[in-house]
Amino acid sequence: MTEENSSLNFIEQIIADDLAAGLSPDKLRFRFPPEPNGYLHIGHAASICLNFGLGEKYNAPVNLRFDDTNPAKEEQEYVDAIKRDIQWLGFKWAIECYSSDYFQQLYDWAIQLIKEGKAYVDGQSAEAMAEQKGTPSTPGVAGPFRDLSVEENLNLFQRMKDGEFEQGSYVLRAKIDMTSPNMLMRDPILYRVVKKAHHRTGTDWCIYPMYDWTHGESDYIEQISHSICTLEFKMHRELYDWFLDQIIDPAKLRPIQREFARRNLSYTVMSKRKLLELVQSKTVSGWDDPRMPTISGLRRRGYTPESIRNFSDLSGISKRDSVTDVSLLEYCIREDLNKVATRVMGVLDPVKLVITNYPAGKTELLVSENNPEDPNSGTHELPFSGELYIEREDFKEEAGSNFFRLTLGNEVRLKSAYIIKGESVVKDTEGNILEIHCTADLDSRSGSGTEASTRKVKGTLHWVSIQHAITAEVREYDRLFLDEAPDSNEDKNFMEFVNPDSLKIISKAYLEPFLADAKVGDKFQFQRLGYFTLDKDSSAEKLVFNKTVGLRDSWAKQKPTPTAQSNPSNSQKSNPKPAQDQQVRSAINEIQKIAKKYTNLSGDKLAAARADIARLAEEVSYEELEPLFQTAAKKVGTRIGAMITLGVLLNKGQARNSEIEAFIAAGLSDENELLVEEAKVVGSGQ
RNA sequence: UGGUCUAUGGUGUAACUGGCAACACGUCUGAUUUUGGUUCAGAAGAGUCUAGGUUCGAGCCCUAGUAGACCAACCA
Repeated sequence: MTEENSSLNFIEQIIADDLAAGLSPDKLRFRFPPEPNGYLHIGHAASICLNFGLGEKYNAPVNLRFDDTNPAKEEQEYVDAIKRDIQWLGFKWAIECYSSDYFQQLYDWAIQLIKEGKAYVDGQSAEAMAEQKGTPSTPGVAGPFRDLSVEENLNLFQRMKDGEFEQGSYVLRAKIDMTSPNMLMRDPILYRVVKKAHHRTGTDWCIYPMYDWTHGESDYIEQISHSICTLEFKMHRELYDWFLDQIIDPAKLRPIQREFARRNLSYTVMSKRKLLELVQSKTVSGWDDPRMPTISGLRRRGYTPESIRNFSDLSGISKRDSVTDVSLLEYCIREDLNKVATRVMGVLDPVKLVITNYPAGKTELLVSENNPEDPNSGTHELPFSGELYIEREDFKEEAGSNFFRLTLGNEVRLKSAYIIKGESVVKDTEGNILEIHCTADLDSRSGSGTEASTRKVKGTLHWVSIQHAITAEVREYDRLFLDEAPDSNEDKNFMEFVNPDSLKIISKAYLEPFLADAKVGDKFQFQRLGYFTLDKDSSAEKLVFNKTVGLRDSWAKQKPTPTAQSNPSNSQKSNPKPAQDQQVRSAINEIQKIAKKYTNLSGDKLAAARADIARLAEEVSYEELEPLFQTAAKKVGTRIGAMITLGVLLNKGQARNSEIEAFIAAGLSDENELLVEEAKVVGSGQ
């Protein structure tokens, strides 16, 4: 299926190594283990695509396991949402599992640990235990419960299970090492008392196993070969292995845990706790608010499963923390939607356009391509008349030659219709434009085959016929946060960076009537504007469209941004350094650039490069050159460039000084012949 | 102050047992275009955190630094 030639990520490398070391391919099994305490987000998508992708690649089963060991936080609603999201992404799990399925087995193993003297019940306060635990740099000490007898432990644990103790009063701990440099090994808790009904086991249990005690053992029960989690669990691996050691049957497969870096996205937050805070504070309308980085939010925004999977592929997997720029996500959705979205026209900020020479009252049906990228996509009808709306932004009474749109006296094409020419404007007393009057070249109708219909004009505008247009609400979204990494600021809460203008509602946009039949989730390209999808808030009386993402817009980059809002990516601190590439490159920089690859050249190219450097050197001052004398020894090319430049300067009368002599001397004794040669020339040439 | 991990263009990832640092996004040109979209052609941008060492040869191996992340929840 997947090509063998593409390079493996480090997880795949590990698997390949295990296979090479004798692991049977049919033992391969993976799992995706979410806690049902929130909605899945784009970061989870990385894990989902990794695990299920591995399943597809190796033809191995992938379990979906709900890690539901904390009834205080988990709910059925989240289980349902998670399943829906994974299915929507297009993945199929082998078995739907729950950690709670293993409560009895886990309990039995805990009893075994107690009997072996490897676990004990502790009745101290959380504070007392934390005290004894020490700190990362100071070892912990044993508490008074550590040496209870097996009988006493068995008795106390039974009473914990029977509900005799209050929440928070007793815990079961593993007896490992209170002085371990790994805090997790300092007698971690296995069980705590939680008197709350569980979404699946109800009130069967009042003691619940902790993550560490549960996870590895669950992997073992399910015979997961590779248990892949995020980097923050790296420290847990030692414990994971210790727990496995206690119960493992050597005849069975032993799971291994491996960790990869969490995926962060710029201008958003990605922890469930923070996303929950956004929901609960009503900053957003819910987990599926289109501004949320949740799978459900992205789906509602108009993202496709393909785009998200592709994003995960392109992002890659590694072990270092990183922040992927949203531009990659936007690229992925544009690329997908460009192929599949039906082209339509809609005007968001209308101004009236009257075609004075179009017969009054006449209407006609034009033909509009559904998607020029897909020859099989067909066409739809598009009503035209003498009174239209166009985008207010698409008209200026006068403009420079780089404005390709409608001005007085200039021609543009109305997409799929006629070429028109701006003639005059009607204004109100305050000077606001009420109507634009123009004339059409009635011979130029698109597709009519006339000579006029194939004329080239500089611009093409989208439009909508006033009498035929339908109206809709359109919601445009900007990034939710103004900071590139809102949750990584030392002393500021991420909520301080919430973008107050992340939602812009256009309550009355005018759309072509074809859109009246749109269904929730349908994807459209409003030509020249962007991609839009019909939102679930739509009703028979009122359509609501979400803007998924705008089209790439090289025009927007050229014009001075009227408000910082329209292009926040440049307004924030995103570029601490000035854009170095737009400055005029100085001669010395040019020399460095050429010299960098000098040693790779030969023959004519080498001679040409040397001539270029010598020519550029004419413009270099000694003050610019001197710092290059410090160039590291291994950057030979740069040193040669500096040597050639120095020769030119000396010929121009630059006086010799100790720095120069030292640089020449160093060049003479260098191993690189080219450098030695240049040094000789410079050293001898008076 | 302890332990663990990480460090490659603006961003994200490659570079097989050491052998001319590659790909994608982004940026910039030009061509095409009835979407300032798409497509096509091209360019700029990194000597791989620093300093040493091993080697004919180091992004990769070794040593010492530096920086960042993680670890002291009865969360996962």
